[in-house]
Amino acid sequence: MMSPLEELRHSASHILATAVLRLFPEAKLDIGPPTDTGFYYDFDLDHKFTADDLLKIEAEMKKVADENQPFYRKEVSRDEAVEIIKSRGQERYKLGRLADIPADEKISFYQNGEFMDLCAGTHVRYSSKLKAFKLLSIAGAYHRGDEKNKQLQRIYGTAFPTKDELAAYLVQLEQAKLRDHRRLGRDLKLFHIDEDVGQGLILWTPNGSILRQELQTFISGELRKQGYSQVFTPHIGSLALYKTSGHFPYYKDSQFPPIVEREFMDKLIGAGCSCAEMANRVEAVSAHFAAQVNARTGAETITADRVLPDDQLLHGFMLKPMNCPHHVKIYASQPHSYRDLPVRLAEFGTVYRWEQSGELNGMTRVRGFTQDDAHLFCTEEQVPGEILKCLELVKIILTTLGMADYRVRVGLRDPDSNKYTGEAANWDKAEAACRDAAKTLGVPFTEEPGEAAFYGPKIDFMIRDVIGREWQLGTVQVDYNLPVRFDLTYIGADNAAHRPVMIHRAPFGSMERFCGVLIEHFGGDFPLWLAPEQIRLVTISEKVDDYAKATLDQFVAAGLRASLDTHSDKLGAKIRRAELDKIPYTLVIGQKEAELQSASVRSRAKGDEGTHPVATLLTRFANEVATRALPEK
RNA sequence: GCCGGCGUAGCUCAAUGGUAGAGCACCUGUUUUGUAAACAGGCGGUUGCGGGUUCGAAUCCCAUCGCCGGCUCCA
Repeated sequence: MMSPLEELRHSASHILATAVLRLFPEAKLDIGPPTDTGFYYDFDLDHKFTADDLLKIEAEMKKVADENQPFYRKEVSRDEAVEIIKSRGQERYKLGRLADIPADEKISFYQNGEFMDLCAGTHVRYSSKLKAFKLLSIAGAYHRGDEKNKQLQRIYGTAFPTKDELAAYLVQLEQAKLRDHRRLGRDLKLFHIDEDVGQGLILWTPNGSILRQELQTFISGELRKQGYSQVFTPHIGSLALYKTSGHFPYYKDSQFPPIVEREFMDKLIGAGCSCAEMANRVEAVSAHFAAQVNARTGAETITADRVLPDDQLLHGFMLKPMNCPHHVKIYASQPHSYRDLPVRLAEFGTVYRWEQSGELNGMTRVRGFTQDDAHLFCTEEQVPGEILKCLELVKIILTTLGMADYRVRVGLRDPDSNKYTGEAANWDKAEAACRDAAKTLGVPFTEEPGEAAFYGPKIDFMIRDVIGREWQLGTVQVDYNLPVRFDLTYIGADNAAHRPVMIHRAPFGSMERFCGVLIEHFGGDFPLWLAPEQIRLVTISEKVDDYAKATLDQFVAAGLRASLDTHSDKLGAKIRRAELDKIPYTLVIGQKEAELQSASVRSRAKGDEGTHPVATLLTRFANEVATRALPEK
């Protein structure tokens, strides 16, 4: 059963299709369900819908609504259904949709006026229920969401029970645009993306860098408490490293192409080697290497067609698409006793991934980003406890920042797939550990089969941006694969070598995406400890410039980020500028304040708070920073 | 990558085939100001980039780059 709102929106999508068929009788229908925020319908039509068409269609929809058409349900046999679909010339997609309906389920059509659609229901009783709707956009969408299929034209719209609710939603959409991190990023000078540098590559400007630096300092403190060790690794690694890890060529489509050593490049070009040959050689490995990996994994992980003689192998580097292989090598650089475990290696590691151009989005989807990454090497028994500590870390961060609107997803194996590596028994244990840890953490979570990584289950923290798109931020992943691929060991109490388990975790996910979401979360009104400019002193007349400068020095000496506005504008103009810059505290300084060694406080949250001694303010602000207090609403 | 839309000054926008313009920002001067915009002047553009059509292109056409909304993807 649909909720009343879903029913309304679903009916709106039928009325949309009704209107489209009136205006474009040759249109072929696919499907039109309700969504969280409205509805859509997918059409196959040679004519490309324009913004103008949208207005015409919407007007036609209003007519249909005004005709007060009743919605009728009609249950039919499968043969009758085929007949109805054919008689309406809609067999292109509807017959396929009909075939999806299981044999034991009833087949129904819904009819309103001249329109009839294969549909499980349910619907409103009369089309006149549709009083408040609006068509919003046109988009391409692959039939059945498969890019191998034809791309259809999707019309999105929204509908509400009343005109007031619709109007409120549209206002909300407008307001959301004002919090968009791309807009605030420019207005508050937080970051810049430059065409000449490259798509999806973030330039952190001074203000944004303060934000990022404060977050890094914050989490670094938490990591020290939890026994992590800080490491640094380079931005590139040899191709051999990623062949061992299995990331190349398996994920080559989402990586920047390899950097091939000049010597080998010159040799190949000199020998007239073709592009295709070079590509093959970049991916190839030696027979010895293949045998080694296959022995470790106990399977034909590297197939014979990837093996070439040593002198034909190409040497080069990858821009690192993840930090794990580097961290694995740090672990492997020394022997480990079970007494040393867990080994926790942390790094703000910058990685590069070749995201499709159409997916890039401000700071939330980029091609180069810095993960607040760490890899934990532990015993099987330590896995549950370590997962829980990782989750607690994420929770501390989200709580400190007042981010409560997120969901937790436990990603499990897809029971119907065999793409996973590692033994079933380990998977069972790891999945149970993830589930238990999520329960212990005490946050609502969903278990989603098929969302695991191929190397282990994971727990993701998902959060929405201002326009409702969901992004994965923090993540904790269990990995049985890399310890095998790299033959990692530790010496157990029994004096024998054992295989450690790896946990990958990044509480923020990436600094870029996290900051993007954080900017929208606060709408640019950052808590004092994160605000790039914490305090702005504004003078009333130049007579107090000297006092203002001396006061500024006191705030700066106390470690606060303060500035002084001595422009000759009137006070109102300076206040306005400070408000637009979203400065947490504006300190007004005039003759009166200078005489009393004080400043008049205007807070972003409360407005004018009256005059206070500078000494009091220094203590107050320092305390607010130290406690990482959230902004008052 | 795919479908559609959009690129004019730092920002918001105007000019629809006939001399590229306004407000804000910025700079200079005047003003010395009490909680969200003082006044005046000035600077700023090869209209994303490259071709084409035309006597003449910001405007029409082609190509390309980028951005936006979806779709697909996301180790």
